[in-house]
Amino acid sequence: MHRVVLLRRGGDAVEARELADDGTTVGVTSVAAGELPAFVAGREAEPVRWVWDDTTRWYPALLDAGVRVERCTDLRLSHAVLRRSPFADPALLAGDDAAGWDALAPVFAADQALFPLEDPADRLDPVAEHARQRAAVDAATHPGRLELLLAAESSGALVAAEMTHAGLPWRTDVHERILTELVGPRPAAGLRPPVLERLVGEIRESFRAPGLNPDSPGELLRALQGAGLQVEDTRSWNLQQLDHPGIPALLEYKKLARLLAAHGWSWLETWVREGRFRSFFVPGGVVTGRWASNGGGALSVPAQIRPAAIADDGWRFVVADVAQLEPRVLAGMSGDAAMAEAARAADLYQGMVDSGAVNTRAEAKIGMLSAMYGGTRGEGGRMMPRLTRRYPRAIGLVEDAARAGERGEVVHTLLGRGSPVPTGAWAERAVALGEAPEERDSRAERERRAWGRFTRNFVVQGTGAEWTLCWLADLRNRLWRLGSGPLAERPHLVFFLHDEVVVHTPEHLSDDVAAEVRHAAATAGRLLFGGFPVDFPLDVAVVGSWADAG
DNA sequence: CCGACCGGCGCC
DNA sequence: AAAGGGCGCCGGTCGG
Repeated sequence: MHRVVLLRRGGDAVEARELADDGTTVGVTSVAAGELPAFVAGREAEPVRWVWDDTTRWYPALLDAGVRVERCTDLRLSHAVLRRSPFADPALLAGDDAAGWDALAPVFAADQALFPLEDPADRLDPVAEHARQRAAVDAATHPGRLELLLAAESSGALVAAEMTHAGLPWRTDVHERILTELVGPRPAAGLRPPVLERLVGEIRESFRAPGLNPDSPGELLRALQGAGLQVEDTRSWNLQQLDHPGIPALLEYKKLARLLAAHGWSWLETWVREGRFRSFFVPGGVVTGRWASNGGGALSVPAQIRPAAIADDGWRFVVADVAQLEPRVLAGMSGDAAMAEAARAADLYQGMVDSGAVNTRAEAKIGMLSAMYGGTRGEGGRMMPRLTRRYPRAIGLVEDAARAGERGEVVHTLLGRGSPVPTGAWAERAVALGEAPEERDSRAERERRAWGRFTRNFVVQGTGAEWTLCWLADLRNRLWRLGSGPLAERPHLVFFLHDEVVVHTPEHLSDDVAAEVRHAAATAGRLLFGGFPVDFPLDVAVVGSWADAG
């Protein structure tokens, strides 16, 4: 087993507190702030788990000093999970500074000092919080699952910091070439590039609206209606349906203006430095347990500019994504043998067709998406009775989650992440008055249904996030073992996007990386679903540019 | 003047 | 009767 060392800031020094298995303190060492990287690196020679208030407050500086750690407990993220988990007793987390832990936010400063002057984290006691969390897990209804979730969440925090540290290789010259080919050379500040300028002229002329700013939805809507078009908003999808000679230029303008605003030259200047796109990944940033990002729109890098993500000379990207993660997770967590059978195929939707459950792949896909999102309209809704007969446990699980949400109840993922308690007026009245359906007004009823769709999706999206956390955690350690030397010289993760990872690796190791990515996926499946036979096949590509994957 | 919000759209 | 989940981020707009 590993040792447990809790780090806390104190003045100019760090207190390193060695903890026994039962949480009692075995010894305390004071480490000068400047000596911390060497201290941590020295202790990493033997298995150790670091306990600290918040990975974003400790790990970036260690990485900058060239120190990688194998495992940690992130008290901030663990607290957030435990306080909402139906598996745990919230009373066991109560303490004077519980509100402080509730409110503790991650830090994103690119060049943060190790010890910022005024940090709310410094008013919290990590020793006491660690003891409370241990007690809460020990007393939980499913301690093993929660333990796994907290370990995976904490490991994700390490991955996130390492990905920010490494950055995604990004070629400014390639990106600029893409921009220039699409819109012409970069204009002076405040002006539109030539292609957009030309399109604005065409749009103003077509709709007889001199001075129109097409970036203003209000102005644009009035101009369209003034031209006699029946339209209620300015969404591209709706504009596409219209028959008017000005529409193609308008759609082209919207597409290019969007790219320029979100991922144009100013994006490059802000987010790409020294050949790397650096943004902050935010583990646990979404209520379901998915990651969010901070800065640069990292989770929505459009396909248009992905050709600029190019591996270094002598290096390659290994890009891997899970085919149909969420329906596979649903099969596993519900123990639905028929759906797991369909999931044995590389293409789960084709598996559903081959087993005779549905007629076409398109039906399978739209039906499953409807089941997981709560769609009831159109073809997806019509598929539901058939899917329910064929996959009663899988469909039953999401239906139950929807009904529970509509009753104002909390639902949870496989490992115990709980959904938020609803706060809308509908939920309070339902509890207080026990209203019958016919007594509810239609707005409250819409909100109730919307919350049911949220809880329906929560259990699947959230358990999917748990699968990917386990995948990332295992992959991270496998990649470390493939190489030698500092993190940046070994194969390492550089990007993560819900069900897809990008590994930057020396070329000669790319096949090994591809194998490890698959092994890690198999490990994640076993961790979550034990022996239940549900497969998680990956699409894996070894490429020079991210754009060449998939 | 600045912050909050909105319409719209990129990703999964 | 109607009924699609989760994000981040842009420019525009509006209210304090």
